[in-house]
Amino acid sequence: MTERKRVTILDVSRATGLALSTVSNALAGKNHVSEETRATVLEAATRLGYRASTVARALRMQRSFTIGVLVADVANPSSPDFVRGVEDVAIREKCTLLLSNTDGDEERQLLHMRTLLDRQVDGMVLISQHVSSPAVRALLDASTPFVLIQRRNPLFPDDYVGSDNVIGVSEAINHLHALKHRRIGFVRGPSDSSTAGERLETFLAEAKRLRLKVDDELVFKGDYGFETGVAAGRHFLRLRRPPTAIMGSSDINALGVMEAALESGLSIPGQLSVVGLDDIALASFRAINLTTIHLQKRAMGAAAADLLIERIRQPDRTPQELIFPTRLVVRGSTAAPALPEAPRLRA
Amino acid sequence: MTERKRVTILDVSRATGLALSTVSNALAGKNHVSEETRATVLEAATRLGYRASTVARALRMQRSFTIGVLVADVANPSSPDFVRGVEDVAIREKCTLLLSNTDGDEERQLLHMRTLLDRQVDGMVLISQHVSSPAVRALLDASTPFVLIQRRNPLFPDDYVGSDNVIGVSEAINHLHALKHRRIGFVRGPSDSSTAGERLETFLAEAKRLRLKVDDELVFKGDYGFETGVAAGRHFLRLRRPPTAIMGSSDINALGVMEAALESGLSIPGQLSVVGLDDIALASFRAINLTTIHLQKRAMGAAAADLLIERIRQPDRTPQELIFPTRLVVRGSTAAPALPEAPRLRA
DNA sequence: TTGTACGCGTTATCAG
DNA sequence: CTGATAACGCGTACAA
Repeated sequence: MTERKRVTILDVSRATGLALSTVSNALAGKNHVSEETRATVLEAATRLGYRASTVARALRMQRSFTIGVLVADVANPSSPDFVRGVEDVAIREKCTLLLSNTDGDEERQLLHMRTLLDRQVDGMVLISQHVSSPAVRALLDASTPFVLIQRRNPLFPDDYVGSDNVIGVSEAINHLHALKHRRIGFVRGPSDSSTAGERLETFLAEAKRLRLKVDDELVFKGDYGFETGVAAGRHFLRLRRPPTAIMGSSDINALGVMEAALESGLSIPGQLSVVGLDDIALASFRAINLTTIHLQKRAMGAAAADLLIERIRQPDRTPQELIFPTRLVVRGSTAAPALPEAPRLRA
Repeated sequence: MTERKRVTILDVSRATGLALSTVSNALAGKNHVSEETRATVLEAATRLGYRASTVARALRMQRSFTIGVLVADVANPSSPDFVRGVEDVAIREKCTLLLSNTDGDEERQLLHMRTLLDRQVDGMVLISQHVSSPAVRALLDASTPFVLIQRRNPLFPDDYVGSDNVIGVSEAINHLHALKHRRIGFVRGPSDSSTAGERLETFLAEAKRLRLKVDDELVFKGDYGFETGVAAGRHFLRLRRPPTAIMGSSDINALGVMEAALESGLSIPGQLSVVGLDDIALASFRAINLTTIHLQKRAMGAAAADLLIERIRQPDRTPQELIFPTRLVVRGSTAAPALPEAPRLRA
């Protein structure tokens, strides 16, 4: 653990006998430098182990080569794929990721946003974060470029990457309908999530088209978490006329529903069909085998980062929104209901 | 998107008519400042919306208030909990996390380590990373403080946080033995992982003590991934005398084994018992219900960060190692074997 | 092609 | 208690 002093550009300058700026130019790949000098500089630089200080560069250039990412919770399997996507282009752009968990809490989000701004991040990616409150808007509007993923407020013309909630959800409900399900429960995601809202609307519209009756008791309001899924499952299964199928607001959600079903001794899909939304890696494992709506998260993360890079380069560009298609992946958690609705009514 | 210029300490200085250094002192909470001036400064600072530039501070103080974290893959449910733990203390210490995925690839790891060093991170936490190769050691030894999690090389006296592999693994094998399992397959983690090595040794030692024969074909070498689990499962189930229980090197691993078992039409735990290692959230869901060895990952992450903070403050402290206990959590993926070993031998 | 001088926003040092 | 000045390491306009 030698107490080493940092090798600066000045050391390289001294070692080569060349001027500071010459070294800088040579290193930066400017063309005003003779090949010979450049070689000398490069040799000395590697020999001394010189590495440019990103900090000094950031101060000078007013650009930190850093992208801030706000996520609800890295430990939740839903989010990391987005992050990987962002990272993919960050690496390409020679940027580093500053990652913070907000746990869906607005105070924490504000705190982290301020921290990111203090660090002069070149831009921020907000994944399913709060986007409407005055405090958040104030920070957002008068600062760094940013891109939203999966949650926005249509009132604000922000750069946005989301998923097409119509295709996936309507595919799912039609799939269930084709299997003869006539009572379908729906778990709604966070109340302030635009995405969650769109999904519910699609569900209701499509249900109407299919002439399915959706009473209030068939819509459960919660968030994307496991506990919400469990609570929803318990709620639905306690109804006088329980649904024969339940659509979760996320895969984790759907797992919660499965949990509740299994704790009641119901078999899946024999006595209850369950549909998720996300298609996390685990959904495809046979032990789970969840029918779900697939989201292209890594691609969405990358697209968001690309949008961000564009906006950094061109701050006055008109805001763009990118909507990724979703599709239903049918696996083993859905099947025809054990008792069709009709006979049951006659009983 | 107003093209706002950053409010600097100079602006505050001008607004108050006080000297630059006085403002700085007041803001920094130094005690050489009269209450009155401090109030003036604070008022002006908040009024103007002044926020100190972390970048400038980093350059001046040679301390970036940043902790670098290297992780194999955030998208893998095994790692994020460690990260959360590190983050817990980072927030307490007013530090930010610079997170990078290495995918277990040494080149990527080296790349990211250099990036972190260029950014003058105050320290690094390496979670299950390469720690022995000359290239890695060179970077490690002559630079920033660092702490290792879950993988180290005993030859180097590094700060280290790991788990007690003896307790958990021996509990697991004894549990299986008590259930009358006599042939147990073992999936070994990455060959260069100290932790994976210790676990195998414990397994073999305990097997010997219990007079279980462990032929070579009962040890499968791979990594912590799902695919390794699948491959291991297939390998074991194809043996002339397949094991009646299999211990994975991680939960994801164990899920892979379950996958292979289910694809062969074997029921769990009826015809095959499976044990994982990690206790990820999903392991406790009824749909999975995995018997596994619990690791206190968030606590370990926090402990590592604490160690790091200590080392930053006191670079010449003698290296410490912290070993966290592990314990077996018995769930539904283990049971007595369908056909005891003895009758089978008679057949 | 090369060298000089200055600015980026802070904090540390030392003088008043 | 307050204020002037010098770093921190790099990029860049401008002069040579």
